[in-house]
Amino acid sequence: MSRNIISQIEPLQPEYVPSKFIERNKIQETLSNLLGKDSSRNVHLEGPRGTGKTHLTHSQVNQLSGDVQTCYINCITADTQYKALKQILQTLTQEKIRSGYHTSTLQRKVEQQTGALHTVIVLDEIDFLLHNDGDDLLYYLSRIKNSTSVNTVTISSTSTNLKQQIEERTHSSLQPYPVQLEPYTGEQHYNILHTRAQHALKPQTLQQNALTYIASTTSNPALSLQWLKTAATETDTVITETTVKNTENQARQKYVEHLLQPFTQHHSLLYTSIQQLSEKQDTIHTGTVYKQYGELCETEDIEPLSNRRISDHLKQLELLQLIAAQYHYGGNTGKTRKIQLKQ
DNA sequence: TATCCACCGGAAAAGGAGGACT
DNA sequence: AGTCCTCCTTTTCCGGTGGATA
Repeated sequence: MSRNIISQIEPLQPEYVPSKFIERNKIQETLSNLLGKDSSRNVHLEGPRGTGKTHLTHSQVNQLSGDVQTCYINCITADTQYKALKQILQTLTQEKIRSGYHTSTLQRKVEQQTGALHTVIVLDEIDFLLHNDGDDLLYYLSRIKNSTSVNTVTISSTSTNLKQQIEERTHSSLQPYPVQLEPYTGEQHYNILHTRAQHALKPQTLQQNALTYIASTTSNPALSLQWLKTAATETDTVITETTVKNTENQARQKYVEHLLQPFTQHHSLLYTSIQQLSEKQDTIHTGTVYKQYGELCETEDIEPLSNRRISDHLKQLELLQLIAAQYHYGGNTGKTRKIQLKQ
């Protein structure tokens, strides 16, 4: 019978929002001022994956007083204007919205719902919507009638400036207040892990050097919490540095699985084929990725998608920061992307 | 200096699903 | 039941791209 060293799993789960944030007081204050009902600023939050953007926004939005209504939209799943509007409307009316409407009909219905109350709309992972469907939704939201009562919070994990991703008219109409989140320092990262471990694990089940090892290996708290959870489920006595080293690959795999969950089987196959290639060679070009993906599909007996489609999927893996891509336009290697596995 | 490489990425079209109306 | 909407996913098509090569 194996004993379980986890006393409470929640603090190790990705969706867990801590009641107290470490080293984010200033940002919290800024957000609180910007989102309050006396303010009407649109906000653009930016920072690497795992820096607490989503959680901070959630906790601030929850603290808003009763006469403010809020919508949270994850643009990974709601990656078109239509899907996002539908979800916004669903949140505002608490009713199931049937499909078949014209986009402009949904826009009109949203306007009706936002007229009376101050509304905050959070668009998380905004890059996915922008890349897939352009900035029509943002433009619409910025120009909505009585726009003083509708505010947007856009959240992005890429370092590219929002201004470069949207049209000028959208930017000048939106005028988003930029809030930049810096990555945690090694010490802050360690403290986060330590606090979560205290809440989640039974006493005397974690060695300090195990945490140190995790915190010094990755700077992404989302990954390291998954790592800690994996290590905790894999041992029934004490988490040591060895436990942690042995569970690294498993934890990374779990982290990727969680990230890819909203996507299709083809995204996973594509990621796997890049993993396989990167074991053999340092630089990978798109052509070889397409080939490897095709072969993987054949062994799995799955109909492969076209290269054009896979090209878009590659872009999404890049937005998830699972891969890094360098774009070469022309040259002796042709017009291609040089791809690298991240972390 | 013309051509080639080999993929990029926009645009259009095909095919499909969910729903309303007659 | 048939037709006409809507949007979504995917494929097909095709004009770039710019250094290397003949």
